Amino acid sequence: MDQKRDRGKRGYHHGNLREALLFAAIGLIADKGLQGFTFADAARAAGVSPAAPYRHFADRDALLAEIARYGFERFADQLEAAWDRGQPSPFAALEAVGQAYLTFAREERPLFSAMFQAGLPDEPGLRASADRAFAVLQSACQALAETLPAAKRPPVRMMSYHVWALSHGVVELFNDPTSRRAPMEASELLESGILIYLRGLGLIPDL
Amino acid sequence: MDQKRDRGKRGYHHGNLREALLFAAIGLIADKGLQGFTFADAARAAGVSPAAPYRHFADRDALLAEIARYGFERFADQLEAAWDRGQPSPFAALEAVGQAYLTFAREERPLFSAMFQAGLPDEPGLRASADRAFAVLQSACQALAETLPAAKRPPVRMMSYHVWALSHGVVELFNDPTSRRAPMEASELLESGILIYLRGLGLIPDL
DNA sequence: TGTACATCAGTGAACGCGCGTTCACTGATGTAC
DNA sequence: TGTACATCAGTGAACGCGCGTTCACTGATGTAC
Repeated sequence: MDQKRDRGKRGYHHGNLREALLFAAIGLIADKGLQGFTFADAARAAGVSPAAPYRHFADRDALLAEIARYGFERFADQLEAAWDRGQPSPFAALEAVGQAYLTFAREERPLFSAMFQAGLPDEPGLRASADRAFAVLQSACQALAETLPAAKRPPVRMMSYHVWALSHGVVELFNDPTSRRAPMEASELLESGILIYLRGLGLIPDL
Repeated sequence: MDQKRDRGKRGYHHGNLREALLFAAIGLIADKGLQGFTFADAARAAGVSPAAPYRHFADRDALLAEIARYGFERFADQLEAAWDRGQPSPFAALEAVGQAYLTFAREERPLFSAMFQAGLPDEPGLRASADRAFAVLQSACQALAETLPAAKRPPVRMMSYHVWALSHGVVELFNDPTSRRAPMEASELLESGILIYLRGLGLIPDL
């Protein structure tokens, strides 16, 4: 709640305002949505004067970009953990990465929206973090593709984009917890979709 | 540009302000994005006083909802035209529907963002129009599924959601004309994705 | 065909509000000697 | 160990702006007779 008290208030100087603003803004996005928060709001929530944020961020967009960057880093971490270097099998690991995609979108909604819905400019730092997340997905596809003889392997890049797009589409259309239309669970939908897709590539393991 | 002049200005009374506001708002979204337009902006662009829109819409969200509804209707029309009742073949027709999805998102960006990115409440009128669009996709899947003997047919609803999610994901991630990452053409990516998916279902026609 | 009247769509001035941003400032911190 | 000073982070008051919304109004339209 009150970041000022939580994170080592040292009197006049906040001590850790940059981070406090980040978390305050994330909280505001969670409560009121991406559009429902302002630069002044963030200052208020962090318990500082409206001029204070300017010491750390040029403007609202710079703050949002930092949230997005942080989000992509966490996203990459979680996808990586799900992949677990292809354990117990490349197939199971890829399915786990897909599920981690959904889980992240659901549990880190403010980060996810800053990452994908904020329409931020394509700035290099942000891009690098996003690429790191994508690289995990690509590794997972690579490992699975390599279970086939080289001649039969699909192009890994294309395969990764397919899995990414399917996961992302499932998130955007069916992962809403307030569920406008939840005819099937999003996770089942993604799992079956990937399964069918992999069968189409001749990649289904013998279950 | 100046709706007032285009659409039968009749002097003091605008004559067609409701529609003029809609198109003015769509133009503003095209120029400045979903967030970059205000109720007052729309009035200004339609050439009327800031109080005039209140005769036709309760607030900005009501106007946006109307744009989204209109968008879903056009979307449904275009998907339907692409499907063309399954001509020349159920397979080709489904691929055409997928491409129409991309085309619509690209060419009617303001409508598409009002439809999917505005975060509008799930109001019945809007829902009905959205369902109409989805029904087209479902018909296309149905027709294709029926090329298989009944015992081998996949659940059509699930199949439709998969195709929808894949199409939507490709749009969100790769269809941006300003192309943050366009490693492959979005249309190729979607086409190949659907193809592989259908092969996974045993639905690939003998080409 | 003309007149009186009700209805309705749009006017324009006004308001309160909160935002983004600036500014000279002040209190705290760190460092040189 | 103590003092002087530079640096820096946050203050708080102020500003101009444009938004959403309201209000009494007025000009145009349609209809009854």
